[in-house]
Amino acid sequence: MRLSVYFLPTLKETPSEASIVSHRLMLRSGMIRQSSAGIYSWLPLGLRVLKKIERIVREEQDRAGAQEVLMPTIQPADLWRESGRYDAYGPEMLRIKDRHDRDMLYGPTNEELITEILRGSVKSYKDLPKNLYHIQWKFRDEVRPRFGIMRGREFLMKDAYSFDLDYEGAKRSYNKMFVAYLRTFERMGLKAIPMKADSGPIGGDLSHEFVILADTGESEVACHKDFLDNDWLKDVDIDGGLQPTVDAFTEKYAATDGERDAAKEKELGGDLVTARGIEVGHIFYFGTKYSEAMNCRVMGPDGGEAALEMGSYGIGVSRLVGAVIEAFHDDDGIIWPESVAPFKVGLINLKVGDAECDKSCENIYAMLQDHGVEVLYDDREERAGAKFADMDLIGLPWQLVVGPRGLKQGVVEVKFSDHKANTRAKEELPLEAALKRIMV
RNA sequence: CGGAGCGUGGCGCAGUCUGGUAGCGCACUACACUGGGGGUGUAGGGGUCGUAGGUUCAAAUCCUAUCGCUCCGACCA
Repeated sequence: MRLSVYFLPTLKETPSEASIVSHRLMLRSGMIRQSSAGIYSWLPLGLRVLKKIERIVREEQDRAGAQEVLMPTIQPADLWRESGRYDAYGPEMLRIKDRHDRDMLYGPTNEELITEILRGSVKSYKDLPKNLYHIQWKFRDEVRPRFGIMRGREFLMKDAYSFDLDYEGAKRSYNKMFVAYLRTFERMGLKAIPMKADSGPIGGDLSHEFVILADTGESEVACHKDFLDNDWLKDVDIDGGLQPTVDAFTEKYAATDGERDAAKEKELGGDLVTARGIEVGHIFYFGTKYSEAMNCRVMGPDGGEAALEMGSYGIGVSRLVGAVIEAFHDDDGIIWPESVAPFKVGLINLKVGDAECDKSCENIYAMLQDHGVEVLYDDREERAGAKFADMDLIGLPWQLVVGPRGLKQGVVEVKFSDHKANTRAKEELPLEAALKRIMV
């Protein structure tokens, strides 16, 4: 993509409405634009990141055996009356009426809808298990939206729903999602820690929030220090027995704000870590709560009818964009992990109009594209400083800087922004060597 | 929903107390100089001062209402 034609409205100054760093950087780097409180438009750069995150989530869901569907944003109120949640949900739910004066709502979640789909078409235990997910916009009319995209009213969420015949099956489904979540976040460069969460009226221990640690996180969390540098995800057989893996994660102490246990923390002593956290996912077993209420049953092997055992599994897809930025940035801008970066390489032509520079950049640009490398080529007639500042702001992993001075000496500058080390390192290399480094 | 604050050109702000017909920086346009970390100069363009009503000879400024947005708290992916 040529920057001269790309819609990338970067801001030198920070808009006054943004207080936290991810919100500031998303506005400044031209990723999003606010429409109204907690509701945003996604501009080209931001949308690219959103799509990358969405793709990772999708791939890991598919890998774990979940199947993608797409349910509507607008749902009929009657469905929610069946489960009793139409009245229970409160003003967070956006209620609307259609032209026939029918009660509708903009879905804040989809348990009712998915249960209705299943009850009409799943009749036998032989049809189980099933896990269906979709990635869809949700709306929750938060009293006080804040933190930009991290806590908007409209947000993109992956929600999966598992259906099993019995508790053992439900637990297997739960474990699959548990491991899939660890993988999903890891691929985004994030260290997500599964923390014991409120399991509601159902009880039990099958409810975990996945929290990433970031200094600017929204709440205080605590966990065993082993979580910070574990490697337990290796060699997991997702179709085989996941219980040992899940046990390895869940036997160590980790708790969100409301679930913390002072006695256990005291016991841990120096092994205890407290930090700020951002919740990016939540998995939850809730048994037959909806299947009973909505009459979603199958015939079991014993000839008796049973309500399905269900669980739901959410990932805040749009929130993750902000969470990644909270985790990876410096004073100059964002530092994207390559897996979610909007482009892999930023190519800077320091002197547009200079025959050598232009030729060299055009060659590099074409070559990278031929190799399937996503490259953003700054071919604008801007000052060098402006180009550097913009590139650092949008935070691509690799920058390739081509200028007349370097070309005379047969070198270009490679700048690697390392999200793990939180550094941006520059190095002058011959072009061939530079390309080699970038393309490995 | 309780508490606080803010709406003035695309962005950041001053002007409001003490009423006199709108200003600064950045960005934008043109030209020149410049050219490896947001450069300099000259000349320009752009604003019903959130909206509605009121007071007044005169309102960004005073009064009333209303809408929007932000921050702190309680609540949530």
